[in-house]
Amino acid sequence: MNNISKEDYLSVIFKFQNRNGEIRPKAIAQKLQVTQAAVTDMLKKLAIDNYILYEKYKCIRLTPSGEEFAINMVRRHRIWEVFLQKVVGMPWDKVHEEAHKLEHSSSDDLINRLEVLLRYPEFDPHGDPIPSKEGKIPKIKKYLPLSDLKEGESGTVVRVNDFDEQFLNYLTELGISLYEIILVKEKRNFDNSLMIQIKGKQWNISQKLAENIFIEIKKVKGA
Amino acid sequence: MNNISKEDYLSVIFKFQNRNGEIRPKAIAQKLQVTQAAVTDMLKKLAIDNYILYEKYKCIRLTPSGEEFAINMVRRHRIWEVFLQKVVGMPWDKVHEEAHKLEHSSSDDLINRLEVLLRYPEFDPHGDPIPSKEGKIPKIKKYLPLSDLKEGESGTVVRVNDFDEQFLNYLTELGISLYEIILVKEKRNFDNSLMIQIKGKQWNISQKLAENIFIEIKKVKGA
DNA sequence: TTTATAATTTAAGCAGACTTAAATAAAAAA
DNA sequence: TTTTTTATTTAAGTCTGCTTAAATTATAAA
Ligand SMILES: [Mn+2]
Ligand SMILES: [Mn+2]
Ligand SMILES: [Mn+2]
Ligand SMILES: [Mn+2]
Repeated sequence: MNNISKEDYLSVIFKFQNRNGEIRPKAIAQKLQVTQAAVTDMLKKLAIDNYILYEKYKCIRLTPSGEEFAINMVRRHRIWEVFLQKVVGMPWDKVHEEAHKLEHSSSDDLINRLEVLLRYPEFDPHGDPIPSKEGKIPKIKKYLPLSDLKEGESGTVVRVNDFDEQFLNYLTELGISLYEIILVKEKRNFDNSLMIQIKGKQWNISQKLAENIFIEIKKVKGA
Repeated sequence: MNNISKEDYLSVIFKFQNRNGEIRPKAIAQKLQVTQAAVTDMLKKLAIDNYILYEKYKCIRLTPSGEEFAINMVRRHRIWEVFLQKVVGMPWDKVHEEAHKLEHSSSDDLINRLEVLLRYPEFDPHGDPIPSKEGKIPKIKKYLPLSDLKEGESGTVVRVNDFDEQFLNYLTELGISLYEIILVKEKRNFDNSLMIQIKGKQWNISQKLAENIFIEIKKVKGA
């Protein structure tokens, strides 16, 4: 297989399946910015190629070969992201888009060489795990969206969603990056907005924002 | 413009135009491994986009905008090649193919960052000059194909053709790399094959091979 | 100059990844 | 359960970059 579109469809299916357990055509369409009709079309082709199991109106599932393929794409993407941040010095809000192009245009040999150069990184700049050459995915500690924390709870940022450049840029302004500690000072019930403390400074953030930041909780004083 | 094929056509036109002064559809077709009909087709599109001047049966010429575009593609390609060799440690016979994919999938920002990382290299691993961001192409000293040297002449390898992996691999076996010195010990008239000396060792090479190695001559003893 | 060969272009058509509009099935609301 | 809304699929068609086969022009040979 030789095809950027198919690679993207499979990556998206894999990621959804992994996080939400299932995936529907509408979600794929939204993520890839195509019409739902285009998705139906491609699903049929992926089924013929034996990358997915697909019965119309029923759910979509990767076959072992589809999963292997998708994991490799995710691996490529995330290794490029680490490379772009660590070696090239690109900021974390730019690496996703760039990696999304590069992931389709490199040999496995190059990816493996980059992995060595980077000393086998386990996580990408946004905290997502990097599958090994053999397809093993590093285990992550349990985490919650920041929006689920209660007043007085605190924890470490272990992952952020990586798909919105503006969002990541804003996080940087707030001083939020991986492995920083965040404390929830206040939580307002009427809109679920939060007052958080990070590096001694306090900020008000919306629920929407908090839903895209993931925290490994440490219960602390007075919880 | 957003298109791998068009990028390749423009690169090829530029390179031919630069080396041979002119370019014909047949040569493009051979280089890109497509039919001549496909070339005619694309030439029309490139003319509409104002990248080339094209009248049928007459010669093909890049417009200023086409030239600018092509130079940028060549720049991308060659910066990737240097990167792959110097940073990733990929052998020189592998970098061309890999760079050929990457060149279509990176932002100008990434290319510029790589250039800085590599400290503004002027030549790629095969001795081809790397255009600057502004489109300036480093001047190369005059060189000749090794096949043009006469018995007793010697010189430095300053460029090799980069498009055949096997060829480059074989050069490596012979110990031929950039900046090595080659001496022509014998030249046989009937087939123009050469006996050359490099690093103290002697080898017989065909005319074909010698035509793809480029030498900056130093006239030495008894010339 | 005429004839043969080679290069180039035109014509018709295909495959992939899309689109819009219409039809159908599933899910949610009444 | 019936109705309404939403999700999904089908149908028909577009656009791009190719293909093969046939026609045309240019070049080389006689
Ligand atoms: Mn990413
Ligand atoms: Mn990421
Ligand atoms: Mn090259
Ligand atoms: Mn090169």
